[in-house]
Amino acid sequence: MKFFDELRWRGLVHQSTDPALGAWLDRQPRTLYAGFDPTGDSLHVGHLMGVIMLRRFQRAGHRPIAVVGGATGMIGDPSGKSAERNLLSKDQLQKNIDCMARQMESCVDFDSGAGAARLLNNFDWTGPWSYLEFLRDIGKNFPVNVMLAKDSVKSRLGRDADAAAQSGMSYTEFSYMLLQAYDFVHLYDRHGCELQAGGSDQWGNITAGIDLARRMRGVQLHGLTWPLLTKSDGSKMGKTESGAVWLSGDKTSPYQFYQYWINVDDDDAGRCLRLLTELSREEIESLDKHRAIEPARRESQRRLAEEMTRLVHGQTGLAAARRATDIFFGAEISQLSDAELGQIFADVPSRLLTAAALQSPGLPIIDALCEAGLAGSKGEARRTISQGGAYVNNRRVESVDAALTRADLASETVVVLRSGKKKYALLRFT
RNA sequence: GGGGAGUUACCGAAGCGGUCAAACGGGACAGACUGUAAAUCUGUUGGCUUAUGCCUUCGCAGGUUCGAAUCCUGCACUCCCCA
Repeated sequence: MKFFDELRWRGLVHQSTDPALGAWLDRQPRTLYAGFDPTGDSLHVGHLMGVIMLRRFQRAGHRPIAVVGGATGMIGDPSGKSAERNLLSKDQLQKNIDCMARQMESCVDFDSGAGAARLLNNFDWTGPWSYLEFLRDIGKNFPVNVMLAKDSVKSRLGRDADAAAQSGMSYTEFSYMLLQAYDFVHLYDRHGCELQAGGSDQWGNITAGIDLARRMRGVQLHGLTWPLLTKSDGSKMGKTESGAVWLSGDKTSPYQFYQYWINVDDDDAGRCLRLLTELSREEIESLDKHRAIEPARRESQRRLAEEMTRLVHGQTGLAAARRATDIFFGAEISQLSDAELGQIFADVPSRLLTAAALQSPGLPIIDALCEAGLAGSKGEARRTISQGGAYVNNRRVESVDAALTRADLASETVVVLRSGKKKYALLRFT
């Protein structure tokens, strides 16, 4: 299958400027770019589509440029936003950009030779402009009626029938599209970039860039958008009760990341496999078939979680996530090291006690559960145990009178307690 | 300003002198089942050295009584109706 046909098959092409884009891409290696908003100090699942898209193009022999919006991030893109954005400080932006760049390196190759990707910061070419020069050279090319017709502007000005949420917008945000449009022209001039890709909410900004290039340089550039990554119920992918799913292992551990994908709804699994993984068409269609027949095996989710975790956290991250999964879901814990346990239970609360507590007759299990915060009172601890809901190192506690001793240590200093199916706590004895 | 109703455990809501640690429903927690889903079913749901035991709790403070969530007085707050 040709590269662009594959993108289509995967559902990655939402809109494109030219029906013959496929042939144009086949003819020779092209340079393309996608932009990333440095709003946080880590990428999250919402950014993943863009990063993976660049990766796909790179693997197909094209040359991707990742542009982080050091300049545009200072303004705030109104696209897809219902309210005026808070502006970030320059220092914060720089920090965010550094962190995001590091994460992209696991997906896109920035190093090797001719096909190496580039990472650019649009502040470098936007910063030096003076306001007057920018208005004369760039602003002159933008008819206001065209700007007003963009969805991102229209929806905020609420001229539409249902003016429920007309929050208005500042002149600053209104000007945003000029900056992004100029990015495209600059990248064409300096790097021969002829294609801009982005999420479907970027269409207006992309076409603004294409228009500007035609006026200023007389060239026809190209645009491509991918669909927003949403769930079958319409909500955004990548959100949990506790917030966004981050690519940074510090914010979202590999285990949590893996679990997010494992828990994707059956209805969303097929789309995720297509949009986000590099599995072949045969493989994905075979997974579809199995999912229809035996949804309970959740092979699709397993494959999805593996692919995504390996991509973001590497082979070792995936191994750690799998090991943690085994243990979290009941494998008996023994003969591990403190270091291993610490990694697996990184997100679990722990409590420090003195080793003397383990001397015979030992620490009553009831007290241990209270200390660990798994029970609010001794009565509650007693209840949990008698109902069979208490576990030491994933082995069910049989008796209310049980006590912890040295023999219960799962590693050098740690005992793993659990109440119910998934609620864990650690006790460290030092 | 006048009249009325109310304040009970995590929430809603019964109880109106002893049998009340307080019905019932929801939630929560545990167990079974299951696909790490949904639904369902079972159990638990003030604390304590588990005890036919003690302690603390029915807006707050006093009082009546052998005995009060229940009766009386005062205070605080909430709601409704009339001006």
